[in-house]
Amino acid sequence: MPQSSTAAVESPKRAAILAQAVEVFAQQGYRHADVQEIADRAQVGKGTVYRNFASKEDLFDAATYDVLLRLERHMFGAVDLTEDPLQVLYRIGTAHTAFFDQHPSYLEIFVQNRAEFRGTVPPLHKELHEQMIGRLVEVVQRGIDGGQLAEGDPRSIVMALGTVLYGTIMFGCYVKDDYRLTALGEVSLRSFLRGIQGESESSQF
Amino acid sequence: MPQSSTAAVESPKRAAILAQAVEVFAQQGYRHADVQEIADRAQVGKGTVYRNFASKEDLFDAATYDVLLRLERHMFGAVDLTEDPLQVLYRIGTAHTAFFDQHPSYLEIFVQNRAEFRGTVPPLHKELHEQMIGRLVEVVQRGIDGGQLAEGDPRSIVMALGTVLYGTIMFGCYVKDDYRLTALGEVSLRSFLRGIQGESESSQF
Amino acid sequence: MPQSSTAAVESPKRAAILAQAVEVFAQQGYRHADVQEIADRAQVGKGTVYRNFASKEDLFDAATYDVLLRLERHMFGAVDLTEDPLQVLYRIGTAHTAFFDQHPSYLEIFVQNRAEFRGTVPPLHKELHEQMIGRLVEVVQRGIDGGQLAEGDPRSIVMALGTVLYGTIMFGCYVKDDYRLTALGEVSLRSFLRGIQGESESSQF
Amino acid sequence: MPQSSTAAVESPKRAAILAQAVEVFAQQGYRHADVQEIADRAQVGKGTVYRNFASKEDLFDAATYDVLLRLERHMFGAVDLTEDPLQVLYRIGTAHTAFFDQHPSYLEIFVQNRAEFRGTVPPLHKELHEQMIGRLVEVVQRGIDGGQLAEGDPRSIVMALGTVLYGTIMFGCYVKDDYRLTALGEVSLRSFLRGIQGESESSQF
DNA sequence: AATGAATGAGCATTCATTCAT
DNA sequence: TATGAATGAATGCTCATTCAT
Repeated sequence: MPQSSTAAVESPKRAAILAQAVEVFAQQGYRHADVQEIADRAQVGKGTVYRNFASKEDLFDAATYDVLLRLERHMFGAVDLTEDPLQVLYRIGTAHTAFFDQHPSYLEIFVQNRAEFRGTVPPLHKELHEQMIGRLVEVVQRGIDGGQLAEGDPRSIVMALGTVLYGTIMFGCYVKDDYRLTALGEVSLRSFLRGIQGESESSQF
Repeated sequence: MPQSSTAAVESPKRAAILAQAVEVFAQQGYRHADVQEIADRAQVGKGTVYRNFASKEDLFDAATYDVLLRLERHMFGAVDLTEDPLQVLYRIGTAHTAFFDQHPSYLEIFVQNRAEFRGTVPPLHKELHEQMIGRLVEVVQRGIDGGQLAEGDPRSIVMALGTVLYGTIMFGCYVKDDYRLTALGEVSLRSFLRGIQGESESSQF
Repeated sequence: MPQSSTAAVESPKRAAILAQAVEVFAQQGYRHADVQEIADRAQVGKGTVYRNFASKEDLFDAATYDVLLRLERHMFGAVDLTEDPLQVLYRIGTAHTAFFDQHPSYLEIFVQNRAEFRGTVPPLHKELHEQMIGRLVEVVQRGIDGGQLAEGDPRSIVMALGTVLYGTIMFGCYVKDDYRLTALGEVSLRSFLRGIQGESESSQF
Repeated sequence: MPQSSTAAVESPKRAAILAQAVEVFAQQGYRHADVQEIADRAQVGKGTVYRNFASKEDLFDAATYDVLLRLERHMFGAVDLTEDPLQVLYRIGTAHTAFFDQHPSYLEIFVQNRAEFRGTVPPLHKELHEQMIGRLVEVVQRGIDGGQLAEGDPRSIVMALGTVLYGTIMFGCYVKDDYRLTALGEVSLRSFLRGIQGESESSQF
């Protein structure tokens, strides 16, 4: 029986398939992607793909989760969450944008996910999602408590931040001739952070 | 020969096809949508669809443009652009979010567009896009000149606003269990506007 | 929407497909039969097959029904049901065996049906089945009333006759090197009829 | 090299595989049956199946032969062939029907065999077949000589008996809602035997 | 000997597009 | 102009068989 996308065991074949799946799904879109092409590029038989993943959809979910994991590591891996909350949010936000600026394929995976499954995320993904949100909520709460951020519902603020970051990468394609993703994100993020900081603060952004 | 999507002539059949196309593309996604279903729902033969639109893609582009026109009317139709710039931006932003909150199908069209064509917009759409941007740039420029907005590149600011608005509707599906689209957008938009207003101003948001 | 197998309208294409389906299903077996081959032999595109029949299974059911109809016509078409009951049963039984002796493909359709669907017959088929049984029951009843047949439950006797006839064609393949189907059936049928005739009768068989 | 189906050696694994093969072939049909499922149910690796049987077809043949052997034992195991010929035939016929009534899976094996291989029986099976036929021919010959049976070609009579018995089990599925297999067979068999008995005899059936 | 991962030919079904009526 | 029958390329998934460990 094919391993579910939760499979902790990462056989090299499975990893190769996943890597190529990301590329092919990104280039062709979920519907148009041909499992045969993924198999060919991963240099395995088509049957091997289906031995490792129950279906095309399962493969896509696994690819999405893979990207999500990388994103999480990239966002939280290089930041000290105990620093000044505004700085933390800025760094995390910048990392988010940079991640997709460096890996356009990863971005397309998220786009395809949104388009094909209307944001219906498998439980596993939701878990990671919530965990990331939780950590950001703590940062925001600390910022409010410390006066660096204006009063407000922390979770709503995190969601609003999500809106800005998600908007940056999704909207990016419409402006990529004029702006680099990072440049576009810089303006949005700084404006947003300036907008949520405590009044007494002299603006850092 | 099928009329291109620019066709000004709006036969009733063409309108019916377009209306059903929006629904079917929204519900099924671009790739999964069946032209036969669109024809059936519009109560015309499949051939009639292809008499009015050169291809499935052309039909989709026309549907997208149709939605874009409605959006433009909704955003700019009920606002006096000469009012206080911040108020104008707030109203336009709110209208943007409300539009998609009221018409989830329209939102899906944009999502599909982004997913399938990576933001490659036909010239006609681009034109309308640019026109909308241009009007907003003027508003922002006036705001900067009048001191209601902080210094900055007007076009970049408009793009950042686009990021926030686009992010709100695209990210919305991930939080729709907890927040209404309008509630989510309110926080993002207000924060963003607060962040771009002139320093001397007492915050309206 | 593909027409169901009940479709009374017999387009020429539909008829051609059906005819080839019988041959291919008979030669290759239901599972092994390739719809493409049926389409090729009927000189239509594969899509046309699926326009006329909802699925491979539906096509098979329609083919089976087609054969069933021919069988019914062959069995009852050339016999006067008001004749001597034993003679009627003999003629009908002989016709049954001859039908499959002349059309080995038709026999295989029934074999495949039995093998693949374990005798699960679509309602339409069942109806025809019951109608044929009903007519035979009347014949038997008349035979019992007239003393040509021994006392007994008419329906059970018809079923037993069915057993003999079905057995003849199904068992036939195991003996076809030694006996013709008709020869094999002759012995079984005569013996059976002799066994059910009224005691006072001098045997006709 | 895989042992042919003639392999006299019955390793326990081989037996387990064979037992599960019968069940899976019966439930899924020959074509649809998955060798992997047979291996799983027999708790051996797929490779072990192919070590014991040259191919899926060989496995199926072996399973068929296994059933055939059981049938032979069941039919001839509990009857004294020197008794009254008509009684012997009755008992053997009844045993035949009862065997498949008790083991529906075994019946399906024969159905699948007939459907897939059109009665093309491997030499080994044929041998057993012929042996069974031979024994019955002797019984019938004795019946004719003793006057219990009417004159006739003994082998043809045995074949006709085969027709009735085979017909009973194959036709059974179409009447199983109304009749038990044994009830259906009783009528057919008794009628047939009555039909072949010597004229001077007072009917035992 | 026993295993099960790997393979790829095979096949049902869908659907954009064409074109005869 | 309107229709819908016809087409066939495209694609997800299965499963018998092999073979390295």
